[in-house]
Amino acid sequence: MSPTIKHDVKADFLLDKGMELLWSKGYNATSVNDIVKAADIPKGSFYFYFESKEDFAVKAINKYFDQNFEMIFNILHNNEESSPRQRLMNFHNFRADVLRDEMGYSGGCMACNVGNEMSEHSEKIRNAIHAKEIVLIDNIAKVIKAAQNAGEIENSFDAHDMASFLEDAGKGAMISMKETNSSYPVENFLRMAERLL
Amino acid sequence: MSPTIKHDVKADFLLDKGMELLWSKGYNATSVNDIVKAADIPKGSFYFYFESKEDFAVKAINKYFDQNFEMIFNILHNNEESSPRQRLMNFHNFRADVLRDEMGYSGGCMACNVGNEMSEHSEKIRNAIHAKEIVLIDNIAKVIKAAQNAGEIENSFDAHDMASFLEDAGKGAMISMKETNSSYPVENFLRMAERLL
DNA sequence: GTTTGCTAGACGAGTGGTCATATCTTTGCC
DNA sequence: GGCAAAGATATGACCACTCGTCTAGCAAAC
Repeated sequence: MSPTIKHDVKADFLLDKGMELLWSKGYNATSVNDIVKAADIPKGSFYFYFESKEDFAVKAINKYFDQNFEMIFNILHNNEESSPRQRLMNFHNFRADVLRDEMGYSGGCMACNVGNEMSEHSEKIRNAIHAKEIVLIDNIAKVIKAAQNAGEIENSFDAHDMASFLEDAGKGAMISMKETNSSYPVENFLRMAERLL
Repeated sequence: MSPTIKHDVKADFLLDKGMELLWSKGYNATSVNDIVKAADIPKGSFYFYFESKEDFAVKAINKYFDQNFEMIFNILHNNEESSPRQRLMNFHNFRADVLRDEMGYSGGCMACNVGNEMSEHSEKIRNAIHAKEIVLIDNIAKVIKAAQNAGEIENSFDAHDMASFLEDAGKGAMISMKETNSSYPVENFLRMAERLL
């Protein structure tokens, strides 16, 4: 049952190619045909590497998070260089930069897009996103807690609540970014987050 | 060219039926077949009432906003009964109640859902949503400004920025609500909004 | 008898998914 | 080394079905 290395490498390649499509077009508007065309493989091969389109999406979501987590956790937990509060700011700025650079403020976050579209209709996709977001929020909350302990930000609110709230505000900003076709929501979020923390 | 009254009434009926589908399933996952089945009309008739599926979505979005605006503006601008700050709270609580009652915290906001899915791919849909949201934000900002002038909330921030930020946070909370399948994000948003204002 | 409101059914393109077959790669045996 | 058997991977025609859209024509109203 265990896949060969070659199998995994090619599956990974397909995930890379398909992730872009999933990101910009969403789940339903991305067809298996689109993916195999983008990766330049025959249609039949897709089902050799993935059980179904849904299975593909779940694996793309996991890969998406894992890729980002590496950078993000590095910024969040780099204790030597900056204070907890500064690390939180760096984290938010980093994500804003990614939004700007990667898609020119037009793509948003892949997991948000797919999550919003599919959460109601695919438990597998919902669970994949949910599990990763719990990890993310926990990590942010830890740094907020550290900033509170260090006396850098007020500690009258619960760190987990604040982390969740800010993440939600960021998600909403990305929707508005797409709806207004401008970077204002993201910039506004950064300003407000700085005030709040 | 001008449609008859009967025509408009039936078109409105189709919008009602189709809006529910658009709301819960999204744009791409809702087929014209689904809509005509839900409304129990022949398929061919759909294109007698609407130019296209996209046209249908735009009209559904306008109807969705117009329906909500009536209640919302009433709450926001009811000067006699409560102070500006209290009206803002009432507004947020009202919307949280709607989220709970209408879909049991599982549906979110129709315009958010469709907007997030389609903004990149349909200018008509994007514009329809954007135009209505400008009106909404302006109205919220007015009440925030009034609360600032009344000395109810601090006035160090721009009212429009705060209105946008809170709306975005609310949108994000609705995505998380769907992803986590719980009401926590909405409740957390209400708590945080109360602190911020 | 002409206009109007309405609809059945077909259109071509596309959907996710399957499968028989073909071609590689690895393995084990002589 | 030579070679066959076994397994892994590649391929595209094909399935049944759905998609959004359109046109030809029916039935009732004027």
